[in-house]
Amino acid sequence: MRAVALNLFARHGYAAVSMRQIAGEVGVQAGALYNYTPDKQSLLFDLMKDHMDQLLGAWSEHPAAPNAVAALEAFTRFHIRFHAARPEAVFIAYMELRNLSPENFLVIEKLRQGYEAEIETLLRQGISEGVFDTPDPKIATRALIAMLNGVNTWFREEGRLSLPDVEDLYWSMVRKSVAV
Amino acid sequence: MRAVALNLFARHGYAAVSMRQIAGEVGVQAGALYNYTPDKQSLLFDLMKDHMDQLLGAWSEHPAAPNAVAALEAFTRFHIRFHAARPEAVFIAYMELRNLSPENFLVIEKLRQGYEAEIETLLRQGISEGVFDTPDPKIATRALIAMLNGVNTWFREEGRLSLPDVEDLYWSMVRKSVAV
DNA sequence: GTCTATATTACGATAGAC
DNA sequence: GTCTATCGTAATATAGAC
Repeated sequence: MRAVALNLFARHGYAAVSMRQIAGEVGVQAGALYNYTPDKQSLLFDLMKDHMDQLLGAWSEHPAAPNAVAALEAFTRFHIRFHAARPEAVFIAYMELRNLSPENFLVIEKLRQGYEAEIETLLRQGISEGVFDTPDPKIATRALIAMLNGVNTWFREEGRLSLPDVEDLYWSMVRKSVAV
Repeated sequence: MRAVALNLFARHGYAAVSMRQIAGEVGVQAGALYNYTPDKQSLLFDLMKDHMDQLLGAWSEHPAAPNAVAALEAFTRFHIRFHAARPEAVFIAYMELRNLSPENFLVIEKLRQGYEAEIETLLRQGISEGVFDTPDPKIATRALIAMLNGVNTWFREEGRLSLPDVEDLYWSMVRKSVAV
């Protein structure tokens, strides 16, 4: 059910997908879904929460880098790979925030801010090492994440560029954009 | 009606907003709206089409720059200012693409590609002038636009940074990211 | 645990009076 | 040009049989 919901929410949007549609693709009647989720809102929240937990978990398990440049490169490649591997979850995580209840939104938003804070710390380390030059690390972090998130709007497995190609192209731009 | 629809679609999403809601905020009954639009889909399409026409029109009226660096700076500042001035239309233009009918989607997508093509041309000019170094201008264009679009996710008029501040920060990153 | 059936509410769109 | 009223449909969620 969750896999089906993820796919349908990503393709048509949370509000445009009915419990009947999800049930139809799962192969059961709509009523049966309520054995697995108390309501449609919880289904959306669980999908987004899981995604953010996996993102933060995967990044926290990443090996430490010897210096800020290496750390930023590791982040760039990690972020691209992680997001390219789960385009549907990413799409939902950024597009369906406004369909979360206020309480649920706060939970997800806090997780997102946590991720952002890690990258900001990384930029600040590079500044103190003297290898990065960016006057506002908070804004620079958001700019970089937005740039990297953009990959998912066009990247296709079967396209002209391989994922390592994409990583190289973006790392080149990321590196230069905050360079001294 | 269109102003109200723009606001409600941006806040709650096209699928989650009813004609009754729009009518309520306009101050009429739902039936009266159909004197101004044949249906809800046309209402969405017209909002998005107008936005794209205004974007392309405003950029085409922009004075020519003496060289590629000046042109890229002009684009960066134009894009940020234009988008910051109409956050609701921008939000809809990027979030409601999947709620367009297939024919309507093609129209909007073609306009979007036209905008992208102009920026790509600009990057290619800088490469031939020897002032830009980016191995894949198409991807670099998308990366830059994604980065600049990100401004709208956090910028607030009353915030810590003024719009000229934001322009300066982003222009610094854009410039360096494609520099030789 | 899934089914059928249904309660309740809301949707987009239209008809016809004024 | 807006209103009230309504058609036909579909939504979320629940109840109770099996």
